[in-house]
Amino acid sequence: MSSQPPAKRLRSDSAARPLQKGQQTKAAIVDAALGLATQIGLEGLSIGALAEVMQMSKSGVFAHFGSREELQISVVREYHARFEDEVFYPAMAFARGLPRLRAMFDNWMKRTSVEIDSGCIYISGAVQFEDRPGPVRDALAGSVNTWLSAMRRAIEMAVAEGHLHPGTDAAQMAFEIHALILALHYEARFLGSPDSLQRALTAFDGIVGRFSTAATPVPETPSPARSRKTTRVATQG
Amino acid sequence: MSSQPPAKRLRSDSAARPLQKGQQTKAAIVDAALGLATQIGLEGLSIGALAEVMQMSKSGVFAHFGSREELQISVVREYHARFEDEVFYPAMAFARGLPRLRAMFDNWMKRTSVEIDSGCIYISGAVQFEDRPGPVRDALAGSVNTWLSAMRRAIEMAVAEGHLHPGTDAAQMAFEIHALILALHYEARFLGSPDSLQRALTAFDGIVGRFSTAATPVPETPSPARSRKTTRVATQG
DNA sequence: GTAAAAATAGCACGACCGTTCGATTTATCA
DNA sequence: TGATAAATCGAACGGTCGTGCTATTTTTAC
Repeated sequence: MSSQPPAKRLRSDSAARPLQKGQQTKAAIVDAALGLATQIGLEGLSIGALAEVMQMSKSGVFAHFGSREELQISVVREYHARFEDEVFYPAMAFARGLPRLRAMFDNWMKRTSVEIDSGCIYISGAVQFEDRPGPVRDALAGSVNTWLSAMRRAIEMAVAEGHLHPGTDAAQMAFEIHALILALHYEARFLGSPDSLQRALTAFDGIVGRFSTAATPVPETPSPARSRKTTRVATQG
Repeated sequence: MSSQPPAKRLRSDSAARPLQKGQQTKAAIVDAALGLATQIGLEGLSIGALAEVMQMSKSGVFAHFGSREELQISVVREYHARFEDEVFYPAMAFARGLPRLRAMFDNWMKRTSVEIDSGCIYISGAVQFEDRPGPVRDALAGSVNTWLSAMRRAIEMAVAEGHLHPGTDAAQMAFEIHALILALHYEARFLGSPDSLQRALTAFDGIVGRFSTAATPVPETPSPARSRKTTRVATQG
């Protein structure tokens, strides 16, 4: 705490020079590990395979983390950071209430539609660590809970703004939205159903309609095209 | 095809005498394997661990299947059979339309609420085999697709019976119901949220309400207790 | 340039994995 | 009961895994 190493002085060019060679390769390793983990899951991540990708020796990779568990945790942290950068922060630029909530869902969907090909460690990790207590599971669950809490807060704001019914149960609505992402992943990635993306969008409108204060007459024929500009996700960013 | 072994003649007591000693222990092995696979997933299933549970030698267990893959397929088939017996067939006793659809969902929920403690190989298997083509993946996907098709058929019957809107997209509604089960599993089993069961029930009513022909005025305050007898799942069987 | 420090490589260990094969026990049936 | 077939065992093989050690190379700091 008090023994800041004085050797940390800057050299010449920039203020911090944050990346000693070690940190730099460590970041590259984590990046490669993230790529592997999204496909095979955190549990399938092996140091040998990672070393091969990095063209390094196993021990060279290993030395950066000290244990496989620490490597997995680093991957979870990196994934969390990227998720926030891609999904959470851009949505904060939208007006509080329904616009922001929609933006959060749209960004989430956009990321998920990419992950249909690659995979999502929040989902594979949940399966692989649901019976395995420990720091990896804690990191995963903490990260997911952070995001779900943000969703709930956005919903509560939409209630406060008068966009959603006053009695709206934010946790209930967040549960239903979360469910859509999980089903999209399952049916598109595992079963290969091509229409899943549109299904999730349609369902989101249904959920919002159920909780919304806007006039939502019961449609005679519930059509997917009711209030959906089908290009919304693609055009949002 | 034409060389039915004539040694299959019956002996004395009953018609078939289906269980030579081998088939008997094989069934016991599959049963134990199913117990292990639900917890650790099909991919975590190891012959060594299975042999220990069975108090047999590794090679003794192995000989019944010839390969690990065949063992996994046997487990999937057994799981499929039990799922049908617990969820599908009992619901067939209900009247076509909404009653049967509700029974299917209720049975599904009942099973899922048990699997919150044990696990579900349709979910863990999806994660573990989504990038691994082969007979195990095919068995899994085929089994899931069979069930989802049954759900869609039940929905279409409910439309035909006039219980749901004529324009109802059965695949859409099945997608949304499937999503609830996945979210229940995720939030209850992984995150440990205690209210997830009630959340899924509430959401199901919301979905049915959106597609139903029954009078469903937009509720001022969408209350979970609206049309829900909270003991429905428990009392159905 | 040189000495200290950090990063990386090489190698080996023990553990577990699925699988093979020959020996041995157990069940089956005339 | 005795012959035959089925079931099970025991030991071993090649492989991958995470990890711990000791060299060696590369980077850093003066």
